[in-house]
Amino acid sequence: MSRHENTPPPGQSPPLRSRRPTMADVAAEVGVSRALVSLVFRGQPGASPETRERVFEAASRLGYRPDMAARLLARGRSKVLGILFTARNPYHVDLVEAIYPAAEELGYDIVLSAAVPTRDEHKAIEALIGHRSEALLLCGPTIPDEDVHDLGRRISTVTVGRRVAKAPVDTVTTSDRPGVREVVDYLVDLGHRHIAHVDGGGRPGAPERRRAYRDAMRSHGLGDNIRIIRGNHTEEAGSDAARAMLADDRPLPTAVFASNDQCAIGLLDVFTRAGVSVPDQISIVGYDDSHIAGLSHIDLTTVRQDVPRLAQLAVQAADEQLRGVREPGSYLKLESKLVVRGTSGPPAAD
Amino acid sequence: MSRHENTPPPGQSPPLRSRRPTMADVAAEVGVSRALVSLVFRGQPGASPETRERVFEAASRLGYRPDMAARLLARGRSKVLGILFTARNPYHVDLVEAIYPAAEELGYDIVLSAAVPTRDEHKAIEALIGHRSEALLLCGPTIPDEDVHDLGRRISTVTVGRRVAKAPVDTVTTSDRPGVREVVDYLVDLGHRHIAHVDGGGRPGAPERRRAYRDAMRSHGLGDNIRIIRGNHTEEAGSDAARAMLADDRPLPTAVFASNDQCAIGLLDVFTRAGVSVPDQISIVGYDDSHIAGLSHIDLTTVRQDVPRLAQLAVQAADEQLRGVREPGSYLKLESKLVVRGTSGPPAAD
DNA sequence: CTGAAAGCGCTTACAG
DNA sequence: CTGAAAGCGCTTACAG
Repeated sequence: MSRHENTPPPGQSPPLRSRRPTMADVAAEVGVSRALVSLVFRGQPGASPETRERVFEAASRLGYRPDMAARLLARGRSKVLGILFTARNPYHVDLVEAIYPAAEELGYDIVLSAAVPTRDEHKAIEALIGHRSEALLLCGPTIPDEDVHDLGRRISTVTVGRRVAKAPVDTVTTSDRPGVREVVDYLVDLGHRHIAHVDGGGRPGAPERRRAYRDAMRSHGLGDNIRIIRGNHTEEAGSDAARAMLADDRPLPTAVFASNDQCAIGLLDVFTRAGVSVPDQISIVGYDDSHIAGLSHIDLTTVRQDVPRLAQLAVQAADEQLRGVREPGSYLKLESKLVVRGTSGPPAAD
Repeated sequence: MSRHENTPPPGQSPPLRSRRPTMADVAAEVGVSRALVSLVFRGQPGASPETRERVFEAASRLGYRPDMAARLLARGRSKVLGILFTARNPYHVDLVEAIYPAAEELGYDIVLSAAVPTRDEHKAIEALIGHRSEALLLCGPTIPDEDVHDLGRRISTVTVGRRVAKAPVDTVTTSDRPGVREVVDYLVDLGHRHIAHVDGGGRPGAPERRRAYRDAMRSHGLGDNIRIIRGNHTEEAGSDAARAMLADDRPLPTAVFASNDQCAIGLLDVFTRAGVSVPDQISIVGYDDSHIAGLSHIDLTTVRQDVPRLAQLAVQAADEQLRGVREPGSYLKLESKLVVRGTSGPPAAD
């Protein structure tokens, strides 16, 4: 197996890239049964503390790691959660970071699959299933509704931030409406009247935020000032929107609410470089409070989604589906919270 | 297994979340042997085109996916490459994106493991080994040299962008010296004399780039103008450095070379917001040409690493180690290329 | 605690 | 192409 197999090890142990040690090797080393080693590694009762210690010691000396493929195959439940995320999306990265501890808490392993430009969500999902995921956690998936439906029929599935009505999947998300309302209220309180929105097109959450923006503007009697610029959830969309506003005949709005943080950062950059001072001449508000929003030089006012809690609820929902305690289809909405930072302030007096 | 097992399926096939179909189910459906199905799924010769077609058709109808755990266990070689990367690093994300096709080319599967704040590189690496990785591809790992050494003794390992002398691992990276030299030459040609460097501390590549900066400055007779600000590979480090320079008694340099793109972006943001115009008052140059550098609103002058080629060579090196065609320890250095964009220009005439 | 056994879903090699 | 068999490295259940 190893190219070094016929080269005698140079006196140390473990030998250089020797055959991967198995449970049997550890058992032999300690002088116990394989079953006992298995039990120790699974943290089951039945072994004395001293034996446990000796098993772990021998294992680390031999460089033994339980073989997941064998473990997964042998045990009835794989206890693997497959996570789909978009590698370039900082908010997804935050979710992934939060899912690790949440999954560990309930005894699940995690398998990641990244959707990247050359590898679409379908391929990424199939890879997760191939790796024995018992349930799928999809971070803001963009596959069509009917595919979410089919997936839910096939495997326990939880979507984060994307709701597909009547699909047999659980959904955890953040209530868009109150968060957006809070943004608009806040800006109006500061004195803004011309508040534009760069939307997220058809991305998860975007239609809801767009509608909520419209309604909030109307409720303040600002229906005539509604201004929606088509966008998506990338920095590029934000910068395009900013350039479009700068080129527009109409005066700039005094505030722009972006559909997510990345889009907001694109806006921020283009305005700042064009000499439009933020927040003095224009306020910018994002959505997500992903880790980049809080960086000191970005310092973006944004709507915080409770990522640790979303992650925890998503894992919990998957676990409940797997344990069969209820039918899939639950829909959990968390509260958001406006985080005021340096990119927003009162409009310039004119 | 499934909570729906005793609920009769509502007339469709496949039944709702039924037992995961196995190769035997597909074989039975088509009326062939399991061995034949196995053969078809592995793309081996020995089945007629019509049979292949029928197998695939039945498989997709049943929702069958080969079980990786079983496959990995059964075949002598797992043909799995484990990738360690830092989820928050855009350059790492680029590498991951490039590794997928490179691995597929040579018939390898990919398992990802993200180093995140709550899950260090050691844990991430152990997870990769547990998932049967035959070889490890480590993107800019920050674990100590001796750990890289030990890892190389234990399993075929390739580091990308990080060289550990004498460790039994292959390394693919970009030559730092010529790239840095090109940056300094370019800036000096533009007329810059006060070129500062925000370094990457001890991060992979950083010491080399720092030395190369020093040497390049000296070779232009600008040894007295060497100015190094301690940093790392994050936006935060760049913004801290920019604030430090703004607060400094000395005049601002006319150009800053950052240790990577993220750091450059931090610099860019703080200078721009402080009203220091880029590139009119200060030029900024990054390193990596990660996907964010090319975003229209960032438009960062930077040193391009040939990511697709790095990925390809890394996968190739892993494959060579696994096939035993040579001893580990190879060290491949690629050429870089200066990409001039909008953040650099001649210094202000004064 | 041990020890023998079955089984997870594949791959592989082989005789036909 | 088939069919029977062995084996990958575990887990699980069981008799002792």
